[in-house]
Amino acid sequence: MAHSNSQRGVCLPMSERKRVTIKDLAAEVDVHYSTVSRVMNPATRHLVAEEVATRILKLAELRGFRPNRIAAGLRTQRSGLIGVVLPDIANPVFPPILAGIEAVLGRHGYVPIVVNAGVERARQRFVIDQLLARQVEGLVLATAERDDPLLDYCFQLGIPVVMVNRGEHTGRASCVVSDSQLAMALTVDHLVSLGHRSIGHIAGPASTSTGELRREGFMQAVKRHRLRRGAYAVVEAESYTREAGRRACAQLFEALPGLTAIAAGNDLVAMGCYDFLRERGLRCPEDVSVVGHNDMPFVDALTPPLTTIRIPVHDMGEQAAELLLRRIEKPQTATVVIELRPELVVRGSTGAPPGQG
Amino acid sequence: MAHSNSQRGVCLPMSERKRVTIKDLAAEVDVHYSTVSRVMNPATRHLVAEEVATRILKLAELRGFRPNRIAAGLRTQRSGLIGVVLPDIANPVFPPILAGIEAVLGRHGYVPIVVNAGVERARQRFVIDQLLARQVEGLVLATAERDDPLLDYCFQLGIPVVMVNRGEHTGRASCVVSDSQLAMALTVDHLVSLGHRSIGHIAGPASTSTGELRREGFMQAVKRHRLRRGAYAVVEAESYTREAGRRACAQLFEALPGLTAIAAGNDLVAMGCYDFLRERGLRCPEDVSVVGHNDMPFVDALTPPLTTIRIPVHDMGEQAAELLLRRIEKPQTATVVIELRPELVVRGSTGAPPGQG
DNA sequence: CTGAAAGCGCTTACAG
DNA sequence: CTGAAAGCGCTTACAG
Repeated sequence: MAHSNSQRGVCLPMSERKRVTIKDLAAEVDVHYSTVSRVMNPATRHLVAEEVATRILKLAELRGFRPNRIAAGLRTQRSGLIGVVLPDIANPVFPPILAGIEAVLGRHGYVPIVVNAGVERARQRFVIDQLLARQVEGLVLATAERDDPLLDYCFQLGIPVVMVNRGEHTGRASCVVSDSQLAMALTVDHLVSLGHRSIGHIAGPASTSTGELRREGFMQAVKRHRLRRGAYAVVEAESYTREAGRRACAQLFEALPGLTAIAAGNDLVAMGCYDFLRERGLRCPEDVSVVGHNDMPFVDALTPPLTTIRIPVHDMGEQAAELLLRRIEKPQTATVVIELRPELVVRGSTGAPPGQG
Repeated sequence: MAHSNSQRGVCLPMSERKRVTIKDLAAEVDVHYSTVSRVMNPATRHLVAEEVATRILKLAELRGFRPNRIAAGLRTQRSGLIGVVLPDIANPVFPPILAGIEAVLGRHGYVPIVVNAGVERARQRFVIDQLLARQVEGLVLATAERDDPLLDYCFQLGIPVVMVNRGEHTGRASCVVSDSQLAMALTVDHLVSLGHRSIGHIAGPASTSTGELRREGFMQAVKRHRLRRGAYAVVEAESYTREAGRRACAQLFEALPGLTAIAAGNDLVAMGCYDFLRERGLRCPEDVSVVGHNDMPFVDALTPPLTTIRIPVHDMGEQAAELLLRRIEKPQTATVVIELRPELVVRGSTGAPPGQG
């Protein structure tokens, strides 16, 4: 029954045609299949007579031969697969990072397996196990929180790991991040130069490296400018979301009633600030200036267009992939932290403080 | 030299520890490795004595054994890999689709390989070849244009394919799309009910199924409402981008000077309309109403918040993955077109036409 | 219930 | 320059 339509002589639909293998080719050219294998690999091609090689290559082309990378990988112990673990692909920061990763990987003959790991521990482990069962040669983690147990799990398993976007401080893995300290310096400098003297910061969750580092950066900048206590305040958003930003913004106004400028932990948080200001009937930037972080797509189309920090997301992906590949080649390579240079993009959400225009 | 740090007795870093295989386990429990194999597979586990099975399972746990899916796949001819081909991961429509795909795949023990195929023919073929070399069992294509040669290539190769977001009309592949006709009916009905009698449509590129179908849907809706010729117009945007939308919007005003409402091909195009209206000093929605399509993230934060069509992106991904999986199981399954139900989300960019408020 | 064997599609020393 | 063989880590008829 199952074979009712595969009688001899009937042309099978392509989907049922057997994939062609080196053995098929070898039989047809009448050489041993190891010779075919040598020809298919550019690095060993020179080992076989040119005439034979061209004959094989031509036939391979004709038959649409495609070497089975998976079989090769089994033999060579290299799958050519890299796992990319994201907390949430729908977060607009990740797609460009992923694009950067994929670009570099492709150039080196690798291919990414992308998974959404979410936030639950159990799911994260499951996903990593899936990846490992597929023999991924390394992992790019964009999920990591400070002291992330997932990281411990990876190290325990002995798989090469690099972190992107968020960092970690134990030095066990290389990280590619944007320079948060510089970013916050740019932000605060900009605000101060506009005349602001009462500035609040809505920090991201302290469990993330970005949350912590941006907060530190803010504090340093504020001290460098000798803002006195009472001229600045920091509150923490529960998460990097618009809604958490809105709530944190409310708290910030309680902590620092006279504030004229807000450095938001990221653009989503900044959007939450917009929401809050609108509710309160406060105008941006006339009453309160807002600076975001990330330069997400389309924040230039908000009203007002958001002044924010642009982080080189695509680059981050590329660098992370390169670091990982290097580490796979040479496992002894020292871990490094690559800090990429962010830049301030001034748009319409920042201006002089009220009464100073 | 290369082995200088792997002398006997020295504890190797984890990363150099050999992966444990069924043979290792078998040797330790003193059974044949085929027995271990049977135990590891839930479907054949009942074939072995319970006592033996538990002993093996326990050891596997202890040694952190993870069956090599790739080796298994080589033997069973099933890689458990699905290729997902996107035109551009950075386009906000795709991440949720991808999330939907991945969710279903994961539930069935599959894992996605995601690639950005871009728009160049050569790159697209290269990318598909890469995927095929990895023995992907099927492909989800989100790239497809009408009469896409890439599709021909896939069929020629005989690989199961399903299309998502964009469709194709030859019936060779199943498609999962949003119902464009309904979407445009909702859009035009909404506009007409607000009192608009002069409505323009900025169509997406005719080379995409969405561009063509939405245009047709617009025409049908307009005729159903018996709008006379001269009361509507259609222009085509060169691409689904903000800038192309801005240019097309300018053309639209030339084609239909008295227009009071625009049905944009998608949200990016709608943003281009916002840009154009602002340039011209026209207010939205007081002077001109605008409806988008897709309900991209954060279009609710634009000024005015964009009235648009929400398409069930996550669902589309899920359905596409399910269809593909079904087709892989039963290649003879008829191809289907699944049209998902979009809905109108009314926000601030639509209102009564001027002089009728 | 368990073992022994063949084989998935490759790569790569080892001979010749 | 080419062939023959072993083996990567599994699965699965086939015996017993």
